[in-house]
Amino acid sequence: MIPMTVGLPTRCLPHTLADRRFPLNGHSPEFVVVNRSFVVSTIRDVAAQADVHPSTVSRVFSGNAQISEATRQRVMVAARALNFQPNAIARSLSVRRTKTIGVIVPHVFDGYFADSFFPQLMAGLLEVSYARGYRLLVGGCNGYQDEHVQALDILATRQADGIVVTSSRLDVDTVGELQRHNTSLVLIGHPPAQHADVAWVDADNRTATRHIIEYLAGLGHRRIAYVGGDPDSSVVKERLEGYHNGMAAANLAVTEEWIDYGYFAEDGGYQAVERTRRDESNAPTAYYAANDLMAIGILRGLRERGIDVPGQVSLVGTNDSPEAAHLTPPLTSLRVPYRAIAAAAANRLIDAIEAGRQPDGQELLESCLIERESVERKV
Amino acid sequence: MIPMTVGLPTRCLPHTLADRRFPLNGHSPEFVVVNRSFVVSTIRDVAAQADVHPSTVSRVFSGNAQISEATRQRVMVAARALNFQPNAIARSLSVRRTKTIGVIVPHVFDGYFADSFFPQLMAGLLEVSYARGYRLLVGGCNGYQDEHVQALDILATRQADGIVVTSSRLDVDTVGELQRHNTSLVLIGHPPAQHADVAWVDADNRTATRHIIEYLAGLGHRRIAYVGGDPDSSVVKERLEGYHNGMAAANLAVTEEWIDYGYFAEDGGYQAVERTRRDESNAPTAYYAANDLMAIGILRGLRERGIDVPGQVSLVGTNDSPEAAHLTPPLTSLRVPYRAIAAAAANRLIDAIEAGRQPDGQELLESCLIERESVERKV
DNA sequence: AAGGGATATGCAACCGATTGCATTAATTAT
DNA sequence: ATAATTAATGCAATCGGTTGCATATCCCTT
Repeated sequence: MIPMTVGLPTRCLPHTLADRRFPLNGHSPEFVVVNRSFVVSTIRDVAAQADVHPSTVSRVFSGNAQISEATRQRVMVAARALNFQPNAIARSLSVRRTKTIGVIVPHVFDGYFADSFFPQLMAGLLEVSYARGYRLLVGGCNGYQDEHVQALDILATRQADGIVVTSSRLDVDTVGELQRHNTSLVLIGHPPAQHADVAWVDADNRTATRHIIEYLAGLGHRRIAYVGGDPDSSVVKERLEGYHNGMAAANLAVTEEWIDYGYFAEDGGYQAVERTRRDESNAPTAYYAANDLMAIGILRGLRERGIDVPGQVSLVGTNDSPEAAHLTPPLTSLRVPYRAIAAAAANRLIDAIEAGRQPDGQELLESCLIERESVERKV
Repeated sequence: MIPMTVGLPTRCLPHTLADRRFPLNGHSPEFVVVNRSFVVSTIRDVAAQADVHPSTVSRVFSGNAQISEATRQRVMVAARALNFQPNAIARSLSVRRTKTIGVIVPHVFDGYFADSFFPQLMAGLLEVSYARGYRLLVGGCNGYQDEHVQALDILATRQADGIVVTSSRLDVDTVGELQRHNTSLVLIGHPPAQHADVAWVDADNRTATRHIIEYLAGLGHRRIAYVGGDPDSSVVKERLEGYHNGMAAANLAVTEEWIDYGYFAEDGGYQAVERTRRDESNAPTAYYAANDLMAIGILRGLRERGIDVPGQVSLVGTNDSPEAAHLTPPLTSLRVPYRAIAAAAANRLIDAIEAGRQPDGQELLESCLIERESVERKV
């Protein structure tokens, strides 16, 4: 693996530097050398130069047509001489295909970029787009409502051939709105029940969560807490179901106090500890957190109470974020295959686009547990 | 919004229409019932419905023209009835602007997504693109060579109005190639010397590194090691210069053994410890690492040797990655404002695009040191 | 040598908007 | 009331490719 040259990580607040800029003295535009620049020429220029009809040039460049070797050569020579590049926009207008797939990113949610979800998503999308000759049109959005406004806009204005949408808030009917417009979309995540027919791919959150509960139960834990994120999101609901299933399968009773929501934030996890341990004599001996950030908060809460992890209480996080391996103790975490999910979604979408039909079908991908040192058998 | 269900002269979705092109008068003769789905209509359909000329409809939608309130209303009503959305591709072809800026992402380098550089970059780019009404066209690339092939393609085929490029490998002349094509580009990172006039924005790596060395020297450290990434990358060279400057400013002698390269990898950091501590009596009492991953490796190497951080040796990382805060001890790290850099680059690019000139000017942004617990005064 | 089927190109009508210029209608000035 | 403006539209030529159909060549057969 080759390390990146540019790629130095970090986060820094936009405003930090916004006020301190150091303009260096650049050259003014007058110094720009124009004669070294390329002119843009059209298919007709080339045609004239090669003494053929524009349509012939078009055929030479679009490949799939019978062109005599002689003309092909003549056209290519002319094209090279004029530095011709076919205009993709014009082509798109004509063939009604852009070779582009759209994605909407809720860029205003800060956590969106902090998490490893976004990079993985992009990686998966990009991987297959690139391989299949597509590009990504990425648009921002400033909220759940705006998400489908933007998505719709991209599609309605024909800027992309299809779109993958990631949001699955149950209170905003993005999917319904989109479907009504008869557009090519595939969803990352589960759709709300009324749109079960939309194409989607997701992690099997329910099963994965159930397995974790069973795993903890198998280690002797009987009081297991569930700390979810935003209770309105479908992921969190699925996981909760899995939790209940797992508890039931292990024959364990569930107490209301053990179910809590940390809204995916570190502090949420911290507070969850407080709420779940009012009665220390009946407090959980294991926690499952729906992301690692909350797990970190839980860890802190536990530590403050002098509770040892994993000695006294076990802890499982989700997403296997970069920090998980470096915590004390190293955090056991559920790795969700976001990259593979995104890749599958892109493939599904492009398949449909190229077949000239609506995307369909559903796909569930398995997560896997990365075992580290935050879990221990309950004696 | 009521879905049109009956009796519209229809042009349907692209693929539906693909098999029946070239209707005689521009309208399909038959009437089709498209259940629940929206029909896509053109400016001419709206014009016909509202009994005005297509150009009038165009003017209504592009805003900046004198249209009587009466006609505007009529057009809007017709447009709504036909669910008209202007086709962005057609518009782009006509006005020669796509409202899109391109980015090329070397998606094959795994580390690219692991790092927080990429999300920060996207966040910054997206933030300003969104605010200014642009979208991002993201293309993959599978290597340094391919990067400018892709970039060039996006620009040459007019799919974007400009592009931001991130690579700054000194051995691949991306910038030169791009400049020769007279394209709108702004670089994130320093350009190689021969292209000093290209527009760019970057962190002031040299100064930041110098400050860190001075800071360590100020704490009494006299033997300070520099662990860089890929020696071929410009970032690393700048930092090295900063290191030398800092050492000189603090009146400290530099020993060859204290300068090492870990290629941005954890293991590279680990090995650097080995190489820099052959002679323990003259070994560094402080390390500066060009990313946190290497700092983690250094930490491990030191620990294996029974050397306490920060008790015996101090350590500063770079990028303030998510894991930095959670290490033991929490890592003091240089936070580089990638998000702000990307935002500045996007602004610079869009400014130029909208002014109809080439981007120019340069900008250096300050990094800031996040002090945690891996540094201590040398007694 | 004439007929027949392939091949290669040309023709021109699209794709769906934009916009300079001309024309008509509405206002204002004289 | 008429001339002079100005505001509101229509006209038609773009933007730069694509592609169904027609035509012209070519190569074989018989």
